[in-house]
Amino acid sequence: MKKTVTLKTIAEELGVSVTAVSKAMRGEGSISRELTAKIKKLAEEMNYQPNSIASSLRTRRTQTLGLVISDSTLSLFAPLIEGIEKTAAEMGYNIILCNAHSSVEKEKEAVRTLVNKRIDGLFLAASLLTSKKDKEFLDSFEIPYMFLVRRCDWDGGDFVINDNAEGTYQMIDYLVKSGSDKIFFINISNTITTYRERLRGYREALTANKIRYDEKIVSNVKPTYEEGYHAMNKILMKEGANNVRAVFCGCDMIAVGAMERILEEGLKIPGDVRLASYDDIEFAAHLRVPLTTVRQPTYKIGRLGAEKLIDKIQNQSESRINMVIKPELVLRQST
Amino acid sequence: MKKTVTLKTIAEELGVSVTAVSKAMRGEGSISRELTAKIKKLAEEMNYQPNSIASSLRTRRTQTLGLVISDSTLSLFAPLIEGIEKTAAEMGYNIILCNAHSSVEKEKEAVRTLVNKRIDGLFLAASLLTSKKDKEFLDSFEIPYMFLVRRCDWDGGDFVINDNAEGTYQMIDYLVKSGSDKIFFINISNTITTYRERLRGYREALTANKIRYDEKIVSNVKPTYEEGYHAMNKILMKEGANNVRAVFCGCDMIAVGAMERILEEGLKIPGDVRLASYDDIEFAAHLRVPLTTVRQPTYKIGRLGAEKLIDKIQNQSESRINMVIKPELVLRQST
DNA sequence: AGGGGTTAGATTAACGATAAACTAAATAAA
DNA sequence: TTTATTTAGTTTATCGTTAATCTAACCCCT
Repeated sequence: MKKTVTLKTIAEELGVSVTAVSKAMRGEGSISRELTAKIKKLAEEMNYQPNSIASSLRTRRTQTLGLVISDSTLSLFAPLIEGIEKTAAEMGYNIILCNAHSSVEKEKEAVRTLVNKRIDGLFLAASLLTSKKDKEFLDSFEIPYMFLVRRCDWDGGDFVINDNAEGTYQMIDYLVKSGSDKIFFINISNTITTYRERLRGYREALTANKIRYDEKIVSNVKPTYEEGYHAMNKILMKEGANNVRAVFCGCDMIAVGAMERILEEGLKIPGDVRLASYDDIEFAAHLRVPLTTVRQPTYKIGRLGAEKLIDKIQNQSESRINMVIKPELVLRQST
Repeated sequence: MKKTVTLKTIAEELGVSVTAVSKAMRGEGSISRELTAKIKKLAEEMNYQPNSIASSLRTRRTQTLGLVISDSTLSLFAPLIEGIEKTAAEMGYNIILCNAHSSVEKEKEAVRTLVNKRIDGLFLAASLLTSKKDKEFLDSFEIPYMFLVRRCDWDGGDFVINDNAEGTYQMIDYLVKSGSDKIFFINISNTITTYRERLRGYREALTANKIRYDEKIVSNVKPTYEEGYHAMNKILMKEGANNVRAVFCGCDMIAVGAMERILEEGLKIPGDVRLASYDDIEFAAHLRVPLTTVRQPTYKIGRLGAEKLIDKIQNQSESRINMVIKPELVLRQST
C-alpha cells in the first residue's frame, strides 16, 4: 500500500508550503506562473486526487445535493432525476439519491443521513413530509430544501410543481365537450396530497359544464398497475360493461391497469370506453392504446428545481420559489 | 446564525472530554451507562447532527458508493438503480448517481469526481470504459469497482451481467422452431460491447438450426425509439412489406420503434410480422402489442452487484466476482 | 500489603484541506 | 529618496471527528 498523495506530499517534494500548493491547484491567490506550472505538473505525474472530504470539512461545502424520492417506483421519476442530475452536474454538484419506499419514517431517516453528510441542499420529490407538522422537522437542519412534483402544505416553502387542478380541469372539460357526460374517476389515494388538487379540477370542470358531481363514481387507489386494474374491475362489475363510457385516471400507471381490464372485457378504446389520465409517462404513446393524458413535465420540473435551489445555495437568497408549471393536454387514440 | 452543535459543544456543556462524547455516541469503548445516557439525552435536546464529513476524513470511509450510468436513458435503468439503492441503503450506504450521457470523457470525469469525494466503491453501469486501455485508468484510483449490465473486456474485473449470448440463442431458437426461418435482426450499435454477444447468440442459434447466416438482414442502430423506427422503415422499404415475417431487435426500445413502424404499415403483429426483442422493460407487457422478449433482470443485477461490492469493501476480499445471470424468455402476444 | 487486571475516562495527535494573518521582496507612487 | 502598494509566498489555526496512548481509580487475589 503506497502512501496516498496529498498536498503535503507535493509540497515537500518541491520544498514549498502546503498552502502554496493548495492555492496553485485552485488557481487562487498569488502564486507565480512558474510555480503553479511546476506544481500542476507534479500533481499530474503523481496522480494526485484532491480530497473533497477534507476540503468540505474546511469550507463547509460539499457540492452535493440530496434527492429523496418518497412515494412511488423510481421509474416514474426517471425524467425528474435526469433533469435534476443534468442541471446539477452542469453547475458542479452531485446528487445522492435516496428512495423512501413510501415510508414516512424511512424518509425522515434519509433526510437525517443526508444532512449528516452535509449536503448543500435537499430535494423532496413526491414527498410524504408535506404536512405542517413536518415543517419543524425539515427546518431544524437549517439547510435549503425544495419540494418537487408535490408541494408542501404550508406557505413560505419552496416548490416546483405542475398545476394539477388546472390540468385535470382541462382534461375533464375536453372530455365533456367531446361528448362524455358521465366520467368515472379513479383518483390516486388520499394519502397523496396531490389527490385533492386533481379532485378539485374534476369538480370544477363538471360544475362549469353543469354536470352534477357524483361521488359514487369516484374512487381512490394507490398509483399502481394492480390497483388500477382492480378498480376498473370493480367499476365494470358494479355498473355493467355497457354503462361505462368514459374513465379518467389520477395517473398513468392506474390507467395502464384500467386499460388492460377494459380490453380484457372485450371493450374497444375509445369506441366503447374513452380513457384518459394524468402524467404522460414515457411510454404513454406506445401503450396498448396510445393514451390521452395530461403532461406533467417532470424533466422540466427537475431542471428548474435544480437551477433554483442551486441559485439559492450560491447566493444565499431568501426569496421564495413557488413555481407552478402549466400542464399540457396530450390527445391520443384512447379518447 | 447560532453556532452549530458539535461533539465539543456537548462535551463542554457536560464538562467531559470530546472523546468521551464521541465514544458514547457510537456506543464504543468504555463509557458508563449513566454518562452515555446523559450524553445522548443532551445530544437529542440540542439536535446534534453528527458530521459525517469529519468522521469520513478521519476514518477514510464515507459509506457512500458511486454509480455511473453511461450509455442510455435513465429510465431503462430505473430497476437497476432501485436494486442498487435498496441493497446499499439496507447495508448502510448511500449512492451518488452520475449520468455520463454516452460520453467517454464525461464518464471519466464522473469517476474522478466520485473518487475525489472518496466513495468507498464504484458501480459502472452499461459503461463505455470496458476496453482494456480503460483498465489502467480505473485501477489508478485504487478503489473497488464493479461493472453492471455490461462487462469489461479484460479478465480479472468484477461484473454482474446476464448471459446475452444465451438469451439471444434461446429467443432465436424459439422463433425458428415456431416457424420463422428468416429473422431480421436490428441489433444495438457496435459501440456497445454487448452487441457482440447478442450477435453471437443469433448466429449460433441459426447454425444449430441449419440456417445460413445472412449479414444483409442484420443491422445496427442506437438503442432508441427513433432509430428502431427508422431501421424498420428501411427494412420495409427495401424488402417489401410482404417479405418481412419476423424481426428480432437488440433491445426493447428499438422494438418499440419498430413496432410502431410495422403497425403504421398496416401489418398485423404477430399475424404478418412476428416481433421479439431483449430486456423486458417495465412496460413491455403493456405496449401496442405485448412484447415477447428476453428478460434481463436488472433489478436483480443491481441487488446482487451491490451486495457483492459492499461485501468486498467490508471484508477487503480479493476474490473475483464474475456473475452471469441466466436470462429468461418471456413469451407474449407479439410472436 | 502489593501486584495484576479491569473500568472509565482524559490527552494528544492526526485525517487533508483552506482561511486568515503575516512577511519579505519587488514595484510603483509621491 | 521615502512611502505605499503589490506580489509571492509562509505560518498558524481550524474544520469535527476518531485512533492510539495514557492515567487514575477501583477491584480482586494471594
